[in-house]
Amino acid sequence: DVQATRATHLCLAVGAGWRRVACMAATKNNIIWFRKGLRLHDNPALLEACKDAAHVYPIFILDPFFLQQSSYKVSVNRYNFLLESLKDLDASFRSRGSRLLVLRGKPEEVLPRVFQEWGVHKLCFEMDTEPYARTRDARVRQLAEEAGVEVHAAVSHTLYDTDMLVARNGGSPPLTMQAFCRLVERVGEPLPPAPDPPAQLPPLPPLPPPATTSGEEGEEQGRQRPSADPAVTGVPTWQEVGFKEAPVTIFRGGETEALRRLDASFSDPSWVASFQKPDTDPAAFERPATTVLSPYLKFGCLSPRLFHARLLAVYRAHPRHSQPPVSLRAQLLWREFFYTVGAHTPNFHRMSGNPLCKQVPWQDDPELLAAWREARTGYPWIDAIMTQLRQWGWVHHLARHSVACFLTRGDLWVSWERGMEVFEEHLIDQDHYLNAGNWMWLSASAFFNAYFRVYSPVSFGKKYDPEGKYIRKFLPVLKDMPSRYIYEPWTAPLAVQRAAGCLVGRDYPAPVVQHAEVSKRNIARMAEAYRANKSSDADPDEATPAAASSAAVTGRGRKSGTSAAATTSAAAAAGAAVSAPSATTSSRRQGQSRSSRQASAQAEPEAAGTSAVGQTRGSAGGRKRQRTIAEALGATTAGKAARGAGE
DNA sequence: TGATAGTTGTGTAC
DNA sequence: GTACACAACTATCA
Repeated sequence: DVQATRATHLCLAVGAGWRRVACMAATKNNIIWFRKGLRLHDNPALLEACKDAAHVYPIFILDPFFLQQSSYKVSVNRYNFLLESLKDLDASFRSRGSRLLVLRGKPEEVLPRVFQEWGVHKLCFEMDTEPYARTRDARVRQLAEEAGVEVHAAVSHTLYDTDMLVARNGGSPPLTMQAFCRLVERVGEPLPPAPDPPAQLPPLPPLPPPATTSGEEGEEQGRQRPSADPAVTGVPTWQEVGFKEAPVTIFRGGETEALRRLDASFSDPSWVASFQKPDTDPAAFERPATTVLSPYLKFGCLSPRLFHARLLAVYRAHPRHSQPPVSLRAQLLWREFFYTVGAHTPNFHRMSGNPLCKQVPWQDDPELLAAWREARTGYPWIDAIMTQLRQWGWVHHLARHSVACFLTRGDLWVSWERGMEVFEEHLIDQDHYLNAGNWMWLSASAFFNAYFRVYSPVSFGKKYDPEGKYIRKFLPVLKDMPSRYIYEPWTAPLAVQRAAGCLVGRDYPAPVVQHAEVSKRNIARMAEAYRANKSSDADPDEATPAAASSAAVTGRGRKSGTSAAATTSAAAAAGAAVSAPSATTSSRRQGQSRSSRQASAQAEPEAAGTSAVGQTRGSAGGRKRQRTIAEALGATTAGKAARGAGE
């Protein structure tokens, strides 16, 4: 396949040859179906659609799945980025004698209709390995076959065909970046970008004459317009799609902008050659410290192979360039790594049923999750990042690390799946496998396991930005707080808070947890979760806490050997623990079996630790618990902070 | 099976 | 600036 694709590239690369091929037998009506890959450059599916074509229908289908599913949310920022990308694509087609048709509906319903209406010979699209896309495309292939339509799918969203990479690795994906890089070395360089499409593309056929006049639009009531009618195939606005709030991100979608941004990044080749990701500044916002090409890669406005080819050209001129895993090229390889592992791991975007993912008894705490999501944790560094996420739909990689660690193993002990969902909604570069993979990484659930390396919500940002410029930008309520206090405003004397116009507890929240305490306790919880996973690996009959409890709900455990008895008793114990008063669970737990003890850890994790730390310290496990203790003892960390604020 | 190395932590002591 | 504790991890490969 790779060789065939390479041959196609070479053949099409010869301009005259291309024209001859196109003119020899231009009799077919083909579709190029855009989903991702919203570009003309390096688009082998488009070139394939143009072969032998009398007419090419460039289509995009607005799939209600991406708007209506309650489990899948998309912010107006990202949706509008998509619409801008479609507008740009349409403009590119128009300058080449065609235009983009934006169809509405489920692809499984829209495509069979147009196959028939347009007399389609061939359907071409870019391969997409995400779970939803795979199911959709399998169904579409079947429908195409029933309609006698040829299907051509091209690999161009990733540098390599990830199936090929896995095959070359002996049938399973490498699980470390180092092993992945060695594999890529063995396989060799990716294909060069496909040649640009010709200046004139096979046009759309002329529309049939309008129906006899009936009203201004010349269309009888109830009569279906042709699917290619320009009146019903334009790119909609975000209002037309149904969003109420206007997009606010500073980033514009589209291939034109992607290539402009790529050129801007490469305008300083020595910066490109010496790039080292861990050294970049997460607090830089006037000029972000990285390329911000991720949203363009996500939608395929930019080809990863073009980016890669440009990098190799710079590296040839700068022999002492940086190397994986920190180089700029390595950032493309990280993307490739997560695509490869993700596409070959069942339930990659979930904890339960995911063989790579540590089963950790995270705590379901809607209040703490909401505080994190809504940028009111009381930690300015965290809240500034979450604000930037909402406003720009993009934050620096290390800023993502900060908030992901804070939500999960660092502070709030909320499942990485909840964080992933919030990112999925707001990121304009949201990318299924990258998002899941990185959340597992940061929560020390897979790939990364140094769970005691915890980001401080105070020190980490301060290291880069001691004046707090980033915080002042995204949290204007703190703009006049002296630098000395801006990362910990609750420590500012009341007079200082007054002078800054920001009283903690009134104008800006007090911290929802005390980092020093909860991070220490959570490290112990992680140690316990790791032990539980290890023992369940050694003894597959014994369910891990989360596996046991999720198995009770889903009927599936992490291991196929999870015993029904353990599952049942675990579920029962989980239910009991939920309703038990927290003051009594500690003693009650001592009488439980191991598996039910683990299940109660899942239901009520603040009592889960078996270490001294876990059992004796409970003052900062979450908002609800803090309040309970505050009532009993009259002094909590949050309470102290609130009094510090003058309440 | 044992050695090795791993994109990106923090706080403290020296 | 450097070393160490934190608390002991794991995929890979020779």
